Amino acid sequence: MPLELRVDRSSPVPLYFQLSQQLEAAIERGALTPGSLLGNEIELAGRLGLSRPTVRQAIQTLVDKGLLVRRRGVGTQVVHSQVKRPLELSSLYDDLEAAGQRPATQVLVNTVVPASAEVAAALNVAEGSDVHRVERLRMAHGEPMAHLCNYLPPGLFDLDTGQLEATGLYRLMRAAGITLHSARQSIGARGAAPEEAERLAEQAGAPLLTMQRTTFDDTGRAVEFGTHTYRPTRYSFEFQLLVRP
Amino acid sequence: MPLELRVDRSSPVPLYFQLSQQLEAAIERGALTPGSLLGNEIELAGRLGLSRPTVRQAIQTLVDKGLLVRRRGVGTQVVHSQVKRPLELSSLYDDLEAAGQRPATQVLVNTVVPASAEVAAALNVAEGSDVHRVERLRMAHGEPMAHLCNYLPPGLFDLDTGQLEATGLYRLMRAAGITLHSARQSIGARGAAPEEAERLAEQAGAPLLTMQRTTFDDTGRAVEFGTHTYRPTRYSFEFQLLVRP
DNA sequence: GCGGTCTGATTGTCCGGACATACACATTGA
DNA sequence: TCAATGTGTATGTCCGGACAATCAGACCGC
Repeated sequence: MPLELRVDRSSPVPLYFQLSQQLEAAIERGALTPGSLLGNEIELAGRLGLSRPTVRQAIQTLVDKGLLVRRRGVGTQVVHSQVKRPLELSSLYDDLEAAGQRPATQVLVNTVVPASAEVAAALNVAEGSDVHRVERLRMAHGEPMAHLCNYLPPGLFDLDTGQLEATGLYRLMRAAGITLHSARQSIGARGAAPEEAERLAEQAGAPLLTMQRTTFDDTGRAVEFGTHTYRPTRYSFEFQLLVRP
Repeated sequence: MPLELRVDRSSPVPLYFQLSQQLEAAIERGALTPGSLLGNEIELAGRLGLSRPTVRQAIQTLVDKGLLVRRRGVGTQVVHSQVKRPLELSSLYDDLEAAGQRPATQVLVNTVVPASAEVAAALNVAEGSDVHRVERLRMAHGEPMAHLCNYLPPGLFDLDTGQLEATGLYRLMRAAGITLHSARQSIGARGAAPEEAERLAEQAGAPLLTMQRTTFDDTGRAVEFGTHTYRPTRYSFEFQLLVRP
């Protein structure tokens, strides 16, 4: 029983996308077991009434995701288990929500300030020009988890304090029509300064996890620069790195 | 002067790859300035004597890398500066070498042990079955930088202590014909236990950066599981995350 | 002046075909 | 027995064409 696949030619969603989604779903639910061959592309195309390039395009996206492996002369097979879907550019808010933690946010600062040299360099704006500054305390279960300090270029969208407390920065950006593309991150650790310690209900000198991040949209524009500190007993970074071929 | 591009049809390297490399080089050296249009695909194909699908394939790889942006009805333009090339799955050894630090490695342990439950789960082998265990101390400028404890499934390749001291684990894997695909990482921080502190020439309770990683090859097989601790004053993680569309 | 509409340009999707290349396996030869 | 050779099969590369969807800007009517 060679797996039921169908495409809807009247749908506006591209055929290759329909196919790749169905294949991904089949893998996800175990209908395609790890190691099993997918059947050759020509036959698959014929069965679906598609052309080979279209089938190849569908397969390629899953290969990029690491769900399939192609081997010349052998065929395309489902990857040998393990590898889960690569994590997206993580949003602390989404992470917490996914973990069922019901995050709460307290906006400490939401204002416009002149850009320091560091911020100006990160956002690629003139030093001293206006940038938004947002400082937040993120909590879960009533306990502080992280201190987030972000800078954004002006005119991107309006930063409403109420919205900032209700959701995450990334969601607001996406809602404003910004397509996030990538982020450059730096993760380190250091002992908490007295001021930091108090904010996060830790002792001075306690280990803190630090993250600096610049996020870019799909035009290569820097849309956010942030310096974050996390309580390592409450949070750690989980993500998946892909090797670029 | 619309940029000099040429492909060599007698070369065994694929045409789309030749083209994408030339375009990338042109962007890298500034011959294609950020924001500039690339010229439409049909005309470009005609100028190079290639077909449009081939040109598209070349462009697509650069779009995936974040160097180009396509906009329907407008054209393809070079991304608006900033975004550098995404970092590869980082190898501490390569990182250090790239930074001109001339890393040194001291192999503390190189043996075969029965897999603990945690290791067995990570490597997807039976609990209690044989796995390699490698423990290393990595130093730069005579100072310890990180303590690396790795587990590898048996029979992958032979772990020579001498080679382990001369280069990094990833390089050995690649040399053994293993194609790395992705890695799942978890980065956190904690205070150093007395034993750890002594190993890394830190004080007990000093902040340490910790990383756990499972690396997969292109068939989805787990090829390495490691628990590392770093001195945060000497090292931090830098990488680029891509948003999966 | 202002807003909607038409038009041209460009990428997005899809097709059908052709040949090259690499791998697994069976066959053959020493 | 073992290595070299052949063979089939699958993916890899490339072509030429067709039509659709979308964007920017010019055009037109109010």
